[in-house]
Amino acid sequence: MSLKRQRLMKPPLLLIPISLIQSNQSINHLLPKTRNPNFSASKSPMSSVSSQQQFRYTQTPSKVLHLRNLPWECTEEELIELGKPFGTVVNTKCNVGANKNQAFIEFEDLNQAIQMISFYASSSEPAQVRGKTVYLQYSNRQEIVNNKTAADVVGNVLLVTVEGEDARMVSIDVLHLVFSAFGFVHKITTFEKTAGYQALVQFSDAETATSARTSLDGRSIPSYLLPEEVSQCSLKITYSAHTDLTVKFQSHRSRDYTNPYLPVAPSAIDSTGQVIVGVDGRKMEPESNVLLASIENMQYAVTLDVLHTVFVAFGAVQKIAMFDKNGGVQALIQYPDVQTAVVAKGALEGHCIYEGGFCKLHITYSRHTDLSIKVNNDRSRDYTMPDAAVAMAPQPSHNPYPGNSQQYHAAGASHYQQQQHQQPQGGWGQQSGGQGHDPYMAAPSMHQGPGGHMPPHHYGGGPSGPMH
DNA sequence: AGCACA
Repeated sequence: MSLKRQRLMKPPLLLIPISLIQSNQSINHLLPKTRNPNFSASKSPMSSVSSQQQFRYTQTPSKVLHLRNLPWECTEEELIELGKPFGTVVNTKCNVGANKNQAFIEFEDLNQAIQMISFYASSSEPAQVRGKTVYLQYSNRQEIVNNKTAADVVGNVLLVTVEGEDARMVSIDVLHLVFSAFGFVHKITTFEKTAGYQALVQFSDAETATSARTSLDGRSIPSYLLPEEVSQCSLKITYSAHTDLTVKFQSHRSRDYTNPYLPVAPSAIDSTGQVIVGVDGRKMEPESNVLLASIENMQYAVTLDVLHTVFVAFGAVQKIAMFDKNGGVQALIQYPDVQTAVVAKGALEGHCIYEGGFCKLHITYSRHTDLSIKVNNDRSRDYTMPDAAVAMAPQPSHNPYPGNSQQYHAAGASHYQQQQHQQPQGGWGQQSGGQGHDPYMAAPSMHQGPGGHMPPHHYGGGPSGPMH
């Protein structure tokens, strides 16, 4: 009776799905008539159920269906699967509500939504996702609004927000290093928005981007990748709507690792050729002619001479000081100029001195500009001192680069050129452009160029590796 | 288990 009134009250009678009537009938079948002959919906203690049914009947059909009691973080794919038998799902919105267990699906056509409601209203099998019963009803809205933001659309470019007090201290190089663990990073741009310090990181494909996003979203950048005194920085990662970033110059704001010959931004170079511009025009992680190298996974002894051999490949090494810190070995390596240090850092950062992931270098710029070497010994050396060569005389037998140990020359640039041809020795040298085809090495004038085209496969240990 | 603000 009340049902009849409901129906009469609805002018667009034809829009009320027949199934609702069927639903009512099937509910009638289920009513405990035999046990409770006096049962009636209006008088029953189950009036709440009754009002629920009432609620359902008052729902105006919509091609949008509201689903609830979904399993946690139900995916769009699962929703589409659920709706597919009844029509074309043109839009979804999942993870709705505080518990993220509600969702909306929008059909192409109203009748398809009616079909789905009708079917499950009369079906003995409830709608299910992952074996969990899902409750369906017409949404009280006629379309899903703004379901997908760019952040939800899978793509090959990630929008990375660096969060933390010192977020701006995270250099583009560190970002490159972190994301390279998942695949070749084509381009990175950084910028400042209200959301804070952000970066767009472009991968070859959406799959790679997704693996990076999955592994890194919400994680913190390892502290050893950050300059000293920089507090925790975490990454929030979504997808970007971009598919191909435009990078005009290599700079501290943007890099194109697919094009190492791209000119360095004029604004990023001062009269001495030093890169001075940081993110947002500020000088971040100030470059220095002195590098701080920490050595991870030091399975083999890394001696002063080994370090000298490694770092002299990029230019004259003036001084080296080794010391123990945090249970590991660190070293300060002093070059005559910042450019050389930049080149060395870009080429060596994250790479291993020995094959097999042994003695991996993590390099930052030191605050020092001139080391004070009090004594030449096995931990510290001033190669600019006249007697340095004498002090260097005893060579450790395990020095893997015995032929290189006398390579120090006072000259700067000419020495740099010269070293390019002597450099390809040992494990890391094979990767760092030893064949001479490495455009980075071939073009020393690109002093701020990307460290990016060095294969990152010695870094990090893959997607599950570098982050903690 | 009951309607979304990204």
